[in-house]
Amino acid sequence: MERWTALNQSPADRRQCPVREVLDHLGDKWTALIVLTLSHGACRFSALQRTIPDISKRMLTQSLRNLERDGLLFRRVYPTKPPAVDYRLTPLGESFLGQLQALAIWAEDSHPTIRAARAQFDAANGEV
Amino acid sequence: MERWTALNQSPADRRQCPVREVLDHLGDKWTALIVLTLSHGACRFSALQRTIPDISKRMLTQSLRNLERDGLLFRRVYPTKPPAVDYRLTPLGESFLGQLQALAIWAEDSHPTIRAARAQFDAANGEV
DNA sequence: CAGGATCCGTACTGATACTG
DNA sequence: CAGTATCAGTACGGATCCTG
Repeated sequence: MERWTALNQSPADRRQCPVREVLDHLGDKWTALIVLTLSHGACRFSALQRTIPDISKRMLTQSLRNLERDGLLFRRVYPTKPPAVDYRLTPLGESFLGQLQALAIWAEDSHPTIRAARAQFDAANGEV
Repeated sequence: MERWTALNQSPADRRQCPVREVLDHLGDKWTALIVLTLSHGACRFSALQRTIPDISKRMLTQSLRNLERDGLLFRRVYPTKPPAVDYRLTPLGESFLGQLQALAIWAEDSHPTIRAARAQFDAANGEV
């Protein structure tokens, strides 16, 4: 199964690679948190900000825009006096959430192994 | 299933979260490429460099070190006249590869949907 | 309340030159 | 061949101020 061979194309083609796009998304440092937060259901801007304490307004806005652009979440605006907005996952967003959860489970399961390897590596290479 | 609630802990605790660690890894921009390249078997430093054209020696070295430290790959040195080194996935690395492949498949499957959403979003918001 | 605009420091990255 | 060291550019992320 060589579906990701496109990963190693020339630099010019790299941007075309769907896998790169997804990976770049995950690298966004916040998108994953947002998607996981929205797994509980729709959420308002300020609520998201409270749930993810150390994200700035700027980054939250930007990340939400990217996710909306890619069709991973809906943005609903209620034209009330002080405007209210909430975000919820689209079906595509939910399927992405599934991937994230699989990754999260792998991460938790592998964490002890990784920590052990890290400790051993540091012990071997740390003291010169 | 709330195994990743630790994601939204206070900033200080954030570093403890295994999911964050994995995600940060993926954000490394190169680690995924390297792991996927090594899925074919052991590979030498220069071969990796050839397979991933637009990676600098510096980043390749750094990424390899991180992966080695986390126990995702072995580094073998052959003490020949011009030193030879090759890298191969550990069992942990292989299991990580599995996650990556699942993600790759999702990415490819979802790519058309994402592209469509993106086009629609740009059409709606692009022209002011 | 939601978010756009701007400024600015830091951290990541690449290119180059050097070593064993 | 397989790195290490140094330097410089960029782009990311945060803080602050401003708008509808």
